Amino acid sequence: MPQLSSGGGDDLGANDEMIAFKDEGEQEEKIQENAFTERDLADLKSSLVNESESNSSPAAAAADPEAIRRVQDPQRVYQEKLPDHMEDGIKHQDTGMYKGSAYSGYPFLMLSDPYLPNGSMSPLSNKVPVVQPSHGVHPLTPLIPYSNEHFSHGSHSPHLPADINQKQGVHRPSQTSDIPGFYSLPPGGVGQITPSMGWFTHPLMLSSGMHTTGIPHPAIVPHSGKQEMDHYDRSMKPQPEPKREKEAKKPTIKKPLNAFMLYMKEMRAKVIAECTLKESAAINQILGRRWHALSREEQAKYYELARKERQLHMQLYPGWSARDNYGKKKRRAREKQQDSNSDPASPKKCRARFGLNQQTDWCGPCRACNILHVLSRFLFHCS
DNA sequence: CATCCTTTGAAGCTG
DNA sequence: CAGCTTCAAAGGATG
Repeated sequence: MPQLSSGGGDDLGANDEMIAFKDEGEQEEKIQENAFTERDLADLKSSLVNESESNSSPAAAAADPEAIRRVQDPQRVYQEKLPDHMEDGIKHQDTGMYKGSAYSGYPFLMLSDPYLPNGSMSPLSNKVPVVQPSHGVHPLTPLIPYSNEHFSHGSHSPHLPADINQKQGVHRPSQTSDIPGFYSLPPGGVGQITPSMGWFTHPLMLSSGMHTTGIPHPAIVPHSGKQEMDHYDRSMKPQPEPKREKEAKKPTIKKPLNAFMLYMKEMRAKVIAECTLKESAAINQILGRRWHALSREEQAKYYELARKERQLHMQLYPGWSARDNYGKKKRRAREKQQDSNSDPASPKKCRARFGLNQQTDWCGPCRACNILHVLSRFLFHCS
């Protein structure tokens, strides 16, 4: 799998042998994608059974060397899948970054516009993101990682009402005001892509009460529930300041999305639209294959986006670390299980608690003995 | 209602 | 430091 150093995708475009992938018109892309999807689907559907039987074990997977080769040589997959008549066209791909549909709506590309001297729009500005908003996804944010609050620079913001800023209770570093500088991108890099400012003046945004710089921030979710973009809409509306308790619950700052996640987020709706599948697990399998089939240049775009995402995230939340959320999910599940087992801390305590012989008896409920719990139940009837 | 599934990549943790 | 684990998104399926 092509790996670009997270250090910055410096080797972007270094691979000439890679087959370029869709920088053309929507139509050709559609055809390509459809063909791709059909094969993906057929592939997936036929392989889902096989994979469930074989993929899980390396030995079984070895039984399908072709599959392995496909995985190990994604470019080959792509070449195989790509009809000959298409190759000519796509080999002219402009490798310029962030062209085409994939990035027309990406927040990073939009960011600098509000700070443009005259707010001028780029030639891409009217481009509507090709990704249809999926259910539950904010219509404006197929790839928008940060909410307006992150771009509302407090008093620096020339547009945003201050009350919006103060509601979330999320630490917002004052230096976010230098974000525009952050987006002064190096020549030849991402910065070449003129931000598509059409996003900021999109009627949807205005009608939803969002500021022209308003970008919902999926990285922040309230502690209680699943992330819902509705939340952002609601949170935008000026509400009579509710209970104090809400303030106490600090929103969770989520990890920045990695390259593949960004790719998934963008392509999911497409895949769903092109096939009848709705199950995310299946969709993700397709997306995983497509990801491997992407040219290195295409992937590089996403690696670069992810890098920018991380940088922006760092700027917005200097103190944040992935450690903050580490173990939150699984730990909760584990703790639940342990609670239900009323797992004592140590075998000694456990044995004492259950009146067992400290030398000879297993303590079934004890974590230390847990591995042997099943056996012990038979041997010692320890409960 | 919570968790699983499924993917890749980044980051944290562990020995 | 290598290798393992967890979490990011998504939404249907499942317990």
